[in-house]
Amino acid sequence: MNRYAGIVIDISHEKVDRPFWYRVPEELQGQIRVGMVVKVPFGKGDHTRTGYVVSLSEETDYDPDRLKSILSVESTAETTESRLLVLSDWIRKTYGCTGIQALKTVFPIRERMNAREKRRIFLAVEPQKAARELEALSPVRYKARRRLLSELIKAGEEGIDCTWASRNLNAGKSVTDPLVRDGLIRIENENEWRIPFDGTTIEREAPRILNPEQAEALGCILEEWKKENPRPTLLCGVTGSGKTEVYMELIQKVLDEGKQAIVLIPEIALTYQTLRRFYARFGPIVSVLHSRLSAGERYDQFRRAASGDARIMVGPRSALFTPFADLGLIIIDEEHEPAYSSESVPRYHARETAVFRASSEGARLVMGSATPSMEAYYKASRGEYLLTTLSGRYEDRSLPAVSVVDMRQELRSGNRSVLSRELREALQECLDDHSQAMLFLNRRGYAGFVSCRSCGYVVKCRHCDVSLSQHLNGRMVCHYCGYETETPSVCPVCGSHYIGGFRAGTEQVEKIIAKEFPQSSILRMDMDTTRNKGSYEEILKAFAEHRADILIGTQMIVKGHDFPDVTLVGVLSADLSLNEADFRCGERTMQLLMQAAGRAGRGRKPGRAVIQTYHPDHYSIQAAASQDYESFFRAEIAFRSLLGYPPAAAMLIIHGTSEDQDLLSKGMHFLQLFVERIREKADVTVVGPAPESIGRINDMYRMALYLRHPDQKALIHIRGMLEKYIAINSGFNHIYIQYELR
DNA sequence: AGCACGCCGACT
DNA sequence: GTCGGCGTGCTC
Repeated sequence: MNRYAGIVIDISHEKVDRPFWYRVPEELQGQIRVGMVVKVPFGKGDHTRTGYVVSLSEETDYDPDRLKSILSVESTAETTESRLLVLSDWIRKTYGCTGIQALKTVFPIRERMNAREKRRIFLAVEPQKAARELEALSPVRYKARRRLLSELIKAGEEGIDCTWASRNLNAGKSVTDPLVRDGLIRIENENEWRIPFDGTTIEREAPRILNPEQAEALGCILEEWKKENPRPTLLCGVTGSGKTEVYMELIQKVLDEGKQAIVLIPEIALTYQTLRRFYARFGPIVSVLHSRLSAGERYDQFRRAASGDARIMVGPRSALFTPFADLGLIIIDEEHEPAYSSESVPRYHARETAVFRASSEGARLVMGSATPSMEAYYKASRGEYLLTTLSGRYEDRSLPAVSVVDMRQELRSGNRSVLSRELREALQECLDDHSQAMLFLNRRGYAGFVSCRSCGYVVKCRHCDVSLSQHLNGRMVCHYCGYETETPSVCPVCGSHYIGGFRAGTEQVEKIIAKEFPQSSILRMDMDTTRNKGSYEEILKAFAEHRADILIGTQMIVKGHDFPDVTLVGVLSADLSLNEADFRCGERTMQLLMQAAGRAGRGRKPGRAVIQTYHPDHYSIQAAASQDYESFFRAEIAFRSLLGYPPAAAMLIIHGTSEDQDLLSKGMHFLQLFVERIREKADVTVVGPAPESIGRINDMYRMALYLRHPDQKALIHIRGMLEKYIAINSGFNHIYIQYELR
């Protein structure tokens, strides 16, 4: 029996934001479950407080003599909080993190505190009277009270912020309480909700009539929803096929049932336009959550959701934890986007987590994509998800004609430019036609690295194992830690003057295009030009209004906006993402290329896409060229089954980080030996340990160990054993271990 | 958050 | 001394 319970006390303060151990009394044995609300004695005065059961266990690491007992079960009924606690417990168990890390992911506890402290102190009496009281106070005693009062007299009707007073005047509760009691001051909560989005200027829109294809997809989904345990739905449809209208009909249905809906979108940059569309349809019950909101704004959106003031929440990954009391639907738009996978602990995946939340709260789940993730399509193909498709574009717009250019052939025929002859001609035609073109560099880097042509020396970051990127202002910048230095004019190793930039970045491509097409106007979009707030939107808006002929950019230009005048999309280097050391690189390449090609011909004029590559026969590129997702999926799933990669099998990646390279290497090696000794029926494949693709960031060395097994549960079990092994081994004290379950 | 404890300056 | 304000640290 579980004799001990981990309980989080319902006091919103950082210091007590962790579970405390309590004894489960005999009369409550077997009744207590995770997620329940209980009453417990807490603190010096043993005050009775509300607590949430977050774990149950046979043992504790706390001195049993000092344990207190649970007093009673407050309510066996589930509350929004208890359901979210169950979710946080699932995250902890599945992704391997501490209970606190899981709790902090699900509940914005720290922010709740900030919001509470958004209280202001006001004078409760006339300033003159306050001044007299101030005089009357002994000049030697009551220093803090005198500081506070004179500050309040200065502030006038504005009052002063509680946090500020506490920090700068040392006027905490012990100072304010007696003054409140004497009726000299009063403290008010700012009760108005900060709404981070002004929807008043948005014109409301009536629902649009669905085209036959959308209506059919909607019908299929509603049919599935009639079943007792509806499956999640995967809605396949290219951008522009009208997935959003289907989402909105589904949301309307859920609202009519009196329930709420969460709409997940991959990144903040896309929030505004999505929000606009939902607001136009549903009005002020739409709210938004994202990391650029202030802590107070974020917290207020949670409260609006909990109170029923907001009934639709739009936002990235974290919006999944919106505390809706009766969640009816979760929508995940662009389900395949890597942004749905958290990069920090707990490394949860929003799709998997949404599947769990939906099934445990009886909500429905719909995810959409033009190029589904292997995971989602795999499940759909096995009937675990319902698969519906929106194939067409509106008004019979045809798919763009895609051609693949073999850059090896170009080189052989003496063309050493970044532009193939075909792309150059297409660009010329496009400009002659007064249409617009987009040029896309398929890679994360934006400026090339600098190397010595005599000895091969490459300018690298002093703190990370990456080459520095060159920018036009002559500086070399590390994109991982921000380290900056001057571009050397002579090679620091051999002294040669033949040192310079290599590989074309967006800046260089812009220069080349400007030289070849001097009559055209060019916009560039990359990390450098979009650093300022709002510049992202500005560039896209300028391009959408045809204030430029050519847009050059990285990944970020393939998402979002519709550009009706774009008839040509050029992909300058399709393979750069193919060479990444990740089993997903084929999938990613296909997705990027299909999205990029899909940007051409969104208006009346037919579109064209030119993909330049050194691997014209690769199936990722072939599939993108023929816009044929099915054939890509068949080839890729065969490859993954053969090698035991997800989704055909489960994988656990153990990331180790340490300042000490030797220690890290030894530690990771011991982990490998440990796994090999305990491996379950020899079904676990162990690869590594090996340095990560970037072996050092910010002077921290990074290594990874890969475990594969047909069954995810076996890997979760092994991870549990690893955690114990690491905990009792002081050798791991200076190695930071993270688990990534795929 | 709430409480106890310990420090420190002022007054009997 | 000793009283009360004020800062700090702990709570299973």
